[in-house]
Amino acid sequence: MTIMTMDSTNGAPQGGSRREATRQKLYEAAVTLIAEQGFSATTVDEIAERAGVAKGTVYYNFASKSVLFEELLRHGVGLLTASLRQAAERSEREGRGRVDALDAMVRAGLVFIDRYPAFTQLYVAELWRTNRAWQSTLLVVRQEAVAVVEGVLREGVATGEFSEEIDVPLTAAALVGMVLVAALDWKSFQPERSLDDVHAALSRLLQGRVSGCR
Amino acid sequence: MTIMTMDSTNGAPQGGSRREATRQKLYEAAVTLIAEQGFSATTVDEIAERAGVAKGTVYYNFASKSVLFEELLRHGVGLLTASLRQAAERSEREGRGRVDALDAMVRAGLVFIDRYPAFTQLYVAELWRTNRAWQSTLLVVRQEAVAVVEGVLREGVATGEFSEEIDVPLTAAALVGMVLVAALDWKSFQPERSLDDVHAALSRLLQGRVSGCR
DNA sequence: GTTTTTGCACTGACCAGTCAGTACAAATAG
DNA sequence: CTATTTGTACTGACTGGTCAGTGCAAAAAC
Repeated sequence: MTIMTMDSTNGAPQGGSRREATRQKLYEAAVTLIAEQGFSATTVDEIAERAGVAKGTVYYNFASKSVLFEELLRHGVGLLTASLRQAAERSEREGRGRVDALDAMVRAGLVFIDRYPAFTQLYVAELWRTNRAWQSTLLVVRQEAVAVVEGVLREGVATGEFSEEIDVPLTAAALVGMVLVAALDWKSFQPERSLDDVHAALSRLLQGRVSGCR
Repeated sequence: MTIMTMDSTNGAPQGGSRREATRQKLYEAAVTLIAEQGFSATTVDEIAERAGVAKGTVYYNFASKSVLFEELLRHGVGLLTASLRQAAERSEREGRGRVDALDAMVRAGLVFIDRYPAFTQLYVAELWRTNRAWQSTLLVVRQEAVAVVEGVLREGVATGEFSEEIDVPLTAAALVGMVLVAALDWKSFQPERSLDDVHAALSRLLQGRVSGCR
């Protein structure tokens, strides 16, 4: 399972492309192991073994276990926000309303989780922890993702598509949570269902077609 | 913060009430520490220290670190389901509809999380992990909680209050997720808000008053 | 010839779980 | 009433193992 494709972490040109490939293998190994067992329960030896490299290579490429993890986090959330933003923009370019944009983002979220379930698992598990080294990284990264949803909500309120009484930050968080948890449940407890199926159920909930609408 | 009150673990009479008090202290110490740091990163020494007992006492009262954790989980989720069920029943007894029952459960969920934030944090962080000893415990316990919501949804569909096209298990999971994540966000990122405030925002989302209703 | 990776032995901190022993109250015996 | 035993709850030093991170020489890779 390919976890993520590298574009650029820093301004480094290519050339050292072999290194990038090694890093990639390490990310992939780490993300599944940490998702399954948690950060502390996962050993560097395990990560190296699963990636098929020597332990020394891990430390040649990353300063420490937690630095490896932080870079993993940053990268993964980068992919998610890019995907969300793209979905919202595409919907907008096509001239649909904000409701459709929201729906497109729900779908983009599901597609992401479908492709990178381990990353999602790990993200949820670590997000609300306090007292951890990467807490600040995580906070920034969360804000970026939620901000995309907030943006669409705010625009919708401005254009009158959404009710003015909605609480933008809280509603955005709730929406993200809804998709996250529903998708994780889908993957863990009823993996046979199709993405469209899950998307349809969430759309219905989102558009208030559950409780009838008054 | 009182985490939970004991009733009976086995058929033991009272008399050994001192033991119960110690267990209680250990639960409370463990729940916050594990919520903050995760299971593996939390040491038994830390738990003992925060509880104000010697390490040996932990092992006098629990077979192992993970048994302590499992009992903690079971107890906590027991409290949550009881509270959800009670909310649904109360609403039903008062002859309100299923929409109100759902709303009452959302509120009950928020009240629970407000009272036991650490437990909720810990629960979410561990729920989707695989390959862990307490995986089965967690699964059973999750099903119990979600089942309460599913029950109300199913009744609502039967009485025609909810659309027949809703996907009961998935919608139940999404609702639970929505409340869980919104509440954790509330506690972590905007703790100054009132419960009523958060409840109102979620109610609106639940009743489709966000996207206007068509 | 420079960069990257390998393989492997090693260290030192940390930690789950153990165990011999303490404290003390309540029961039993003398 | 005093002495002894028994059971329960707890203590904290100790052990055996685990694991992040190091050091380094030699091999690939480019």
